[in-house]
Amino acid sequence: MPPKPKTDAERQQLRTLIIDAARELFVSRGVEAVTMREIAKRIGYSATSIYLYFADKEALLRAICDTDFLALATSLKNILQIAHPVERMHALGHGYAEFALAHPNHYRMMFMTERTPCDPAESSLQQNNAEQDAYYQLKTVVAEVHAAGYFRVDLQDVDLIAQTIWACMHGVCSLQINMAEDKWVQWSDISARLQLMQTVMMRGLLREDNLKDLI
Amino acid sequence: MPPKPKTDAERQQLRTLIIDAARELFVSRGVEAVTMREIAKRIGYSATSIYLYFADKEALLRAICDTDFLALATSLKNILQIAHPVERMHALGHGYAEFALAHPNHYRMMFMTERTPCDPAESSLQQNNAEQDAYYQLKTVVAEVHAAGYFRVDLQDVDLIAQTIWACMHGVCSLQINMAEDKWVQWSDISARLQLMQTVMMRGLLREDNLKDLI
DNA sequence: TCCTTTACTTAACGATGTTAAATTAACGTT
DNA sequence: AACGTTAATTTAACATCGTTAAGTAAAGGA
Repeated sequence: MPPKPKTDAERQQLRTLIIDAARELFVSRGVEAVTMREIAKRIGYSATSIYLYFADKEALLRAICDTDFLALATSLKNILQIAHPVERMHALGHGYAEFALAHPNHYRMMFMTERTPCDPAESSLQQNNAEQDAYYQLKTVVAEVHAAGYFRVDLQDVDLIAQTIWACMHGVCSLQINMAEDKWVQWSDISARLQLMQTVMMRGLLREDNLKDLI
Repeated sequence: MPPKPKTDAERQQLRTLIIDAARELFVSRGVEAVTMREIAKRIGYSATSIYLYFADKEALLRAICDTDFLALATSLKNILQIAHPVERMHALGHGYAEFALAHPNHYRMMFMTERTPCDPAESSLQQNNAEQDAYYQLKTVVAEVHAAGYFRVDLQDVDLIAQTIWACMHGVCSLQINMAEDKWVQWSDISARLQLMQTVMMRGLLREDNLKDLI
């Protein structure tokens, strides 16, 4: 039934209806395996209707990722209230991995799928907003640990440190998501791999005299 | 021109002709973007001929990955002759990253693309062969470093250590390959990220009294 | 000479992302 | 109150994809 006028709010509502249906399908069966027709059927519209709200499948994926980036930042928000900066940094890594492993297909969409690079100018999220930008959360915590003098003296580049921490956690999570079923490798428990990575990372980054108290 | 008899050698030759053509295309434009018809045209056959040599696109991809896994192991082979085990381990990480960043699309195919898990029984490569199995190379070196007593005393599980080292290097490389163009993050130089990761990793894994000599 | 087998090609199928052409209903104007 | 305009949606259609079925041509054996 195609009637006529649609307020901005109604348009937005249908937009998020599409996003939610698409995410659910993408997440349960992978982006490539899900068809536009299927997404549409799920919400009782025809496939072409989706193109009235998103330019193409890629744009839809982008919009979904945006809401997932927000979900990640939201799920990490509480951790930022931990008092001790080093503990905070440790917990942030743990929370990140928890999100990745609890939502592997979200994570795959966000960080492992080839897609046109994300431009902050076109995103619905605010960069450098502690409520919305998980990378900013990490960078902030790293800066605080640095300011409190916990890092080894030769570590001074906050961005570089943050990106290395990210790479540590991403390495464990993405290998787990993509290769855990691979029979070539006799995988250790994922929790043991995560814990060792955190230990190695902390030992590698922090001054020795802090370590015994903190880990 | 469809004549008749084809020796085993000739069949094998055409097989590798397909593999080479497919790899070149996959690597230059990504697996999903390349069509079977295009691969076939490249070698002057019709698309359906490929199916006489490979069950489907996935099987072709698998065969390509096999030869790339061999290429990785081969490119790391010389490193194993470095005398000092810790240096050897360090160089292996560096060589791994060098391979990943020199052949990003190979690397993506091998370790970042969703595919049915690799079963050693069906692979053309020999598991636990130092000439063919890069993971075995890593595990061996880790075992040697462990045997020589360089690891911190609480690190005793060789597989777990090897998988953590792999995750460290994979984290840097895969983030670089998938996210380097992303404008959300102000990326540091990849060489700086790699070097810091190696330093953090070594400091995190090795006993303190070895560090000053080795890094 | 003919018939089988082999290597390959052409035709065709169902499905996909996407676009162009209807269709349907509400609104503003007269 | 009738009507044309416009917006929301659908149906048809296109080009292309991976893949399968059906055909074709040539070499070898009888």
